[in-house]
Amino acid sequence: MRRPGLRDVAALAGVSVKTVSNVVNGTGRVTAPTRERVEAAVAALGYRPNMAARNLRRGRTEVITLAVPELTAPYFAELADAMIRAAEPRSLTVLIDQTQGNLERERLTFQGERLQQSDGLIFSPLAMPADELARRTDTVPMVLLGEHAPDCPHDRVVIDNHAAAALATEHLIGLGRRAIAAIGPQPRGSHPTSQLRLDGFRDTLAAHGMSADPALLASVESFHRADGAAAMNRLLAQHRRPDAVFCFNDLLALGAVRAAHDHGLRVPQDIAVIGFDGIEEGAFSTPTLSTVTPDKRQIAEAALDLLASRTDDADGPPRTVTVAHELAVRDSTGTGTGGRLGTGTGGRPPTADGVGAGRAASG
Amino acid sequence: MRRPGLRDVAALAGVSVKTVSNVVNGTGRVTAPTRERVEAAVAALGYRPNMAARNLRRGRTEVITLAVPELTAPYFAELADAMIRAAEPRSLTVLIDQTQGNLERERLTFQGERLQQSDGLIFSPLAMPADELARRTDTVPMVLLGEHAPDCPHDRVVIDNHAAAALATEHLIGLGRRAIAAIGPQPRGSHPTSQLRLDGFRDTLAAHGMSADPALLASVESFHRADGAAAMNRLLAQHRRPDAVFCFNDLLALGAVRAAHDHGLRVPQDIAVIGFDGIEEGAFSTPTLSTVTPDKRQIAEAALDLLASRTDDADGPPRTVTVAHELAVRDSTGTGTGGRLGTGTGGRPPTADGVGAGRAASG
DNA sequence: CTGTTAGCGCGTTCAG
DNA sequence: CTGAACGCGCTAACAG
Repeated sequence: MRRPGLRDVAALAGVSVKTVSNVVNGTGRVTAPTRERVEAAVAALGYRPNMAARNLRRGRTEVITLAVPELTAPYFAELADAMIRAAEPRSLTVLIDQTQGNLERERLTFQGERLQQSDGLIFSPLAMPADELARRTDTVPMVLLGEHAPDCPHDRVVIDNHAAAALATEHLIGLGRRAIAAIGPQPRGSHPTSQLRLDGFRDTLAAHGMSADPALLASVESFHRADGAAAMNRLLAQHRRPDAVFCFNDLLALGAVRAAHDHGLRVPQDIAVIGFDGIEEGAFSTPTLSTVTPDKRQIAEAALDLLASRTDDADGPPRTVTVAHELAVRDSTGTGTGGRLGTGTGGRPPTADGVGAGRAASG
Repeated sequence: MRRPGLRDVAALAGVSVKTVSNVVNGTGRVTAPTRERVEAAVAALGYRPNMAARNLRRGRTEVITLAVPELTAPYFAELADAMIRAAEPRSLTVLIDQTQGNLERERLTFQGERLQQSDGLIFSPLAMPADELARRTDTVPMVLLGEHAPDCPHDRVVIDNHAAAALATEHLIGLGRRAIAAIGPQPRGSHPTSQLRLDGFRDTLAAHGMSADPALLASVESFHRADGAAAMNRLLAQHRRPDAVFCFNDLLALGAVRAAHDHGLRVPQDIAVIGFDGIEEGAFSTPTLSTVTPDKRQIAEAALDLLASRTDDADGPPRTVTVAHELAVRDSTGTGTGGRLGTGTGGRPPTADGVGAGRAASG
């Protein structure tokens, strides 16, 4: 027999469909005895509302889409986690779309048919040029994550990347380092985010009377560990070796540390390394990784708030929310009291870190 | 004005709704000139099919749900990635549900209303007891990931955890280690997966005439880096210190390495560490992490195949697919030719690893 | 090859 | 407070 519908429940309970609907949705007023009869009928039949029908009728799905380049990058996994947690109290489901940083897939995400299944889009673009973003026609509300052409008429949530990069650079300078490299510029035109981090880096060096040595700018194709390792290898092959490196994300930094170790260098004594993103991995790596970390929870909250307000007021002016960031100083830029690993003097005990709460097994 | 519908397109093109539907869905036969007129009208109006209506009518959504404990655990992020990639050629969208390993959320996932929005469920349970799993009433097809009570009448895909744990243990024994610890048993009854790994560990020691020293079994509440670090700290506080550790997942292993370093121990010279899962992080950590790795892509393919066949034949007998695993020997159980990090002799260059392909920036 | 029509299951008007 | 009827937008019979 087919799945029971509202009418089946109504028949069994001896009431109208409207009443059943009222009970199920908590709408209208229903007397206690009636409610109980209906609830009994629902239980007896194992009735479950048909979401497709409900969505059609209501015109919304209570689902929002989060589109990110890839979940295997811990930053995005952590962001997705934050988004899901922030969405729960608003009774929203988050559908995660992985674009692979591929322009075609970004287009599909951004105005494809799939998007129709959700009430809003939170989009972290990678390949899509700003002008295409600006020309969007789709009516599903969208919030952009990260900066893209300032004239883009969309809501967005950003961090102050220039200031954050400056903070990291100041920190390295404060350590007394003078040959400071950067890993993260991109060969064929940087992503706007990278560009801001690069500008922050350069401006800070300049403010201290040091100009950025072009030989110490290592570009990367993408932002994975392997790119960071390759970039560090190139840096170390030169005659002027850096004594500190600012990496535009933590994955690059972790790869850079790996490469430094392979060259027999000690981090931070021989070379200090700082990353960006504040992924949990960096709190446990050897050495633990200094980083600039945006408040992911705040990003998630802000994005959902913007989406919600857009639902009410579809035509308000685009708004930009800037979220806080902070510097986490750990061993990879520590003061270097110990020459070898494992002295325990410089490292905070990981268990006291507050990270890693929750539970999970694998496989 | 409201969103255009099929009838608006039909009116503009001067044809019937059925013809428009045929053009949009590629069903039926339509003459070229008619098709062009319809396509022009679609473009002119910016028509997009309403998915809710389509889902209601078709009775399916082309969406499947993947429910995992948490995306911040790299194993699950990588699994989700594999699932999304495997789903694409089948034109399936993957909705990721994060249960947080929380029983209530697992129940919601597993028979909640949200599930109605998808055609199938791929479920990696953590908190849910086997008997509750067995009593499932919901009709949405489900595939289980990992082993749970062998009598559970559901399709599932597993790896041979006993054999995989044995492989890891053999490897440590082959290194000449004799005080071999395990991190991963759970205090209040192990998860079936952990239990199998523990059994594989014990049986292998026994096969070599070594019994598992209870003092060398370190239990954990969950499977995060912090748990691994805490467990290692306990192990190292004892009078009989282990010279090797088998961790039930890579995150535990990474935490254990961190703690070993904090105690001034060298990995692998003083203590060898092997993990489980084959997450990419382990290919770049210091030292690089030996691990037993299931084939995640194969897991994803198998799960989707099972789901697809279940759609055709809803009442066939439950099937179990066992997926391959392999041992990746890296520096954390290396032969220990160099006493210090960074000799470069033992480590494969990360860039030659084949990991980390693809592209992504962050924040 | 194309047009007409009847629901998919639900939420919500309107009368009572 | 309840009951009957309508329609959300689309697809699939069934004509023509």
